[in-house]
Amino acid sequence: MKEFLPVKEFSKLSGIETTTLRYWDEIGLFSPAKRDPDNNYRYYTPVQIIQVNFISVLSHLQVPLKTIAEIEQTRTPESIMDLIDRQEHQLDRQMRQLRECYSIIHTRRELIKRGLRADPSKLSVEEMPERWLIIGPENNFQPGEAFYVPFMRFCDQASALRMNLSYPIGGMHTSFDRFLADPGRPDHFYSIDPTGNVTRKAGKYLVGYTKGYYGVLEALAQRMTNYAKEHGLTLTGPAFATYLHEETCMRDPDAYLSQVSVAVE
Amino acid sequence: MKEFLPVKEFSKLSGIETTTLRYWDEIGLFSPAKRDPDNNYRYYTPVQIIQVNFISVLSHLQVPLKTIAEIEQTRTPESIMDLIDRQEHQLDRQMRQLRECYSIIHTRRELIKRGLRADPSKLSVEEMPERWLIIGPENNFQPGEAFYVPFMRFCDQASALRMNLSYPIGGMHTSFDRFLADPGRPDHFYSIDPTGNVTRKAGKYLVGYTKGYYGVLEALAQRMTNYAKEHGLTLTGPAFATYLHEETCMRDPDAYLSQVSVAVE
DNA sequence: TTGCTCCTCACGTCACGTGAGGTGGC
DNA sequence: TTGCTCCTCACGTCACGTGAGGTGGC
Repeated sequence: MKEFLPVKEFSKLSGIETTTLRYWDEIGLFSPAKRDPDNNYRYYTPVQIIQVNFISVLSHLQVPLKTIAEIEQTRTPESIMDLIDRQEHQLDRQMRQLRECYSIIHTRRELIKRGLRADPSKLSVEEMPERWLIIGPENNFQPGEAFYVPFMRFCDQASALRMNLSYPIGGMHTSFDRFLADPGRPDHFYSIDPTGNVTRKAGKYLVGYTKGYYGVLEALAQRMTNYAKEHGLTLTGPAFATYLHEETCMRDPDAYLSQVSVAVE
Repeated sequence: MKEFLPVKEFSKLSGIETTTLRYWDEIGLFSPAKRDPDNNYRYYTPVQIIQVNFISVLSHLQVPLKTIAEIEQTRTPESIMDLIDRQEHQLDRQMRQLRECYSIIHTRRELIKRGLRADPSKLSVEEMPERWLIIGPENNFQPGEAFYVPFMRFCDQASALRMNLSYPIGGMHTSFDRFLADPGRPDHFYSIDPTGNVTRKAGKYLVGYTKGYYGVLEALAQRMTNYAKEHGLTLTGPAFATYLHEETCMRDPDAYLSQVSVAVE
């Protein structure tokens, strides 16, 4: 038990790497209490733990070392309170951001999982849970207009409305008839954002899957029509196309996997 | 509305800086769909938004760009699921860490605030709320042993028990008599960690403040004794010394501010 | 012609991490 | 003597940011 500790011991006690301690010394942020005049060894005192741990917490909270060094020089209870207040706000923002990222990858994960269980050759009527969405503006395809034009409008709107475009995106037709008439050109794009303001209601849906590029859904549309006829199903409400396996998890566009669902009575 | 967007437009649409897009291109992580053979202009397609936003989310989640680049080359639904699973776990850890940092600076803030309201010349009986703590091992001061020796033992134990030493630290005497006998040598150190397992109970406490270095509490001990006699108070249970303004927010050790509290009947 | 965007290349930045080469106490 | 820690110095790393100097379309 010594009054002065060399770097490695102080490092173990404080949980801060020796390289970090040397660096903090170098930039004048936090220096040992004493230096051996002969060999320049650094010696820290046990009470320095208190200060260095506080510096460590601030740096974990993303306060730049330069800022920490400045307040270390001029610290008063008031200035520290101010700093802490500012950091609490920044931390709030950061936690919200992290939660959003979490929510995004979680949503994506669920879609991928869905896709792994799906059998593209089969159609079926399924009970689906409620899902929240943010529906984009009406696409209003002009004759001959390509897929990407309304998609860009949607992305534009999304940034403007501060929507997060990182959530998976889907295409919606306002009715199955409209889907059947032009499966590749949805009336709206939507963001699968669980904090959305619109819901695809829970209930029974006719669900089908198909492989291929976004919007290439003609064959599936036909199969769903036939299936509905054969089983005497009435398809009500909008048709939702969800891209389960796409660019983010596939290299071959022909292997992309989409799901289409329409409510049935 | 173009099929191919130059960097700045794609940057606005995706919310990713142009410098970042160029860098991602440079390291082979994410490249534009097309290059103008004449002037080497980068051109992106609107659908690339989907991929780049996913990359952006992963990088926000601290996945190294090298790792992202690797899975971009070999991505399958399964590998992406695996990655997401791993990231969800890492994110959990990170959120817990952030919450702990938050809790630490919040706790520190409350002490500083307390100190700013305190009047070191006055003693008073106050109603204090419950406070959670982690009490360290018994200090067992040897005759002539300095303050820092048991303090180091406490820090040692703390790291071993995975306690977080960044929370404010205090000193506890098991009774007021023991405090009076040797105010500078607490029987235990404690960590003011709100997730602690021991509680300083809510109730009425005799509370005093004093300026000066840690453990220099003799004068205050005397004043508290006198005050208790004059007001006919019985001091029961342990005495808690809390360091409100210390190294982390003061430069001058003589200006450090401590609080001592003892339960009264 | 002017203003705008685009390009490449080089260097800076932040907070360390990693040897390389050498010293000092038991 | 051996092994251990300590030192300084230089260079690397990661994900960009910042000019510098020059090009290209309206």
